[in-house]
Amino acid sequence: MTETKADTRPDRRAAAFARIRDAHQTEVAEDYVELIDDLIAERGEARLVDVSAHMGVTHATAAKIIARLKREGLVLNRPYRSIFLTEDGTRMANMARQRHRVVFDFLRAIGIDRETAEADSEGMEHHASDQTLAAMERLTAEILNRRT
Amino acid sequence: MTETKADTRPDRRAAAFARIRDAHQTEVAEDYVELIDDLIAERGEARLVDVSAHMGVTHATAAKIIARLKREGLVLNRPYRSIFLTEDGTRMANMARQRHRVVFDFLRAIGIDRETAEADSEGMEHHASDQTLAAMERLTAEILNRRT
DNA sequence: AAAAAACTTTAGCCATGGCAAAACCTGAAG
DNA sequence: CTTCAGGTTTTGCCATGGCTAAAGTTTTTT
Ligand SMILES: [Mn+2]
Ligand SMILES: [Mn+2]
Ligand SMILES: [Mn+2]
Ligand SMILES: [Mn+2]
Repeated sequence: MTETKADTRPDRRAAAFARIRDAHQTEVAEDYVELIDDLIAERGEARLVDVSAHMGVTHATAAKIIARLKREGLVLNRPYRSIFLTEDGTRMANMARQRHRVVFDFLRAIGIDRETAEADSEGMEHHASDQTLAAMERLTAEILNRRT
Repeated sequence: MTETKADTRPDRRAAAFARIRDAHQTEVAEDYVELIDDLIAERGEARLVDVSAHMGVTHATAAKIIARLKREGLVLNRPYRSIFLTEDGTRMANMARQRHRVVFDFLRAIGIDRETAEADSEGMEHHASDQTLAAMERLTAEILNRRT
């Protein structure tokens, strides 16, 4: 006995992968609410057709995803009308946008071109911990300052 | 007429999202072949039971994924025997490992702690373009040098 | 007010990656 | 040479996010 629970180490790696599967769960939601929020800001309302165009999927796919978001309390919408965010949805959109910006600005600061930075940040944003985001912010400021 | 193809811009964003959906397609394959390669190096063979433990999923899930990889020509295995990589699988493992290292080393260089760097790099590696990887390598070297 | 266009909903299909449970081999111990 | 413990395979189930195609509404044009 005592045993030190010898082999109960599911491996540190397993934990990392679990986190990633988790991130993938929320990733789609984050990108959609962020886009919906943008559309509302830019053109007053978010229509399904615009959401699907911006995400690059068919309207059927977007509809299904929005149904999920509604079920999860992130968006609201009445049939055939445009899409709104709940409080929770708005909160998520703002957090997502901020993280997105941090990563994007960082990539730009280290010399990545606009297009590539847009593509890379869209994916990386969901996998950067708070610690990493903070480091990126610090570095971005540092680099921009050095260019007096 | 002429029309400037006014609204045919599916939006640059759509392209970024398409790339991410693409990355998610290959992501699982990359992580599995990398792990299988590691296991073979470390302990001579890769058993299903170890793969599933390290990935933190049930053996049933791992079996299904390995079946997919086999179908796609990345791994080989005879029933009830251990798992091998094909040439293609080995190639993919090596490229994945290298990208992984670049991202991990970079995170460590900017001061992220080991555990967090492991978790973050496991996700970010799949979304960093060659351009970004190059910049990370450059920055890593620079930072390490400055610490004369 | 009718007709046409545009948009949304719904249905049905597929692939992937989760899980639990059962059936099936293999290799060590006995 | 049996037994049985530990791996492996297989079977079903579920959720998500893709797609096409068909139906239903709303909005715009004529
Ligand atoms: Mn985003
Ligand atoms: Mn994103
Ligand atoms: Mn990896
Ligand atoms: Mn990974």
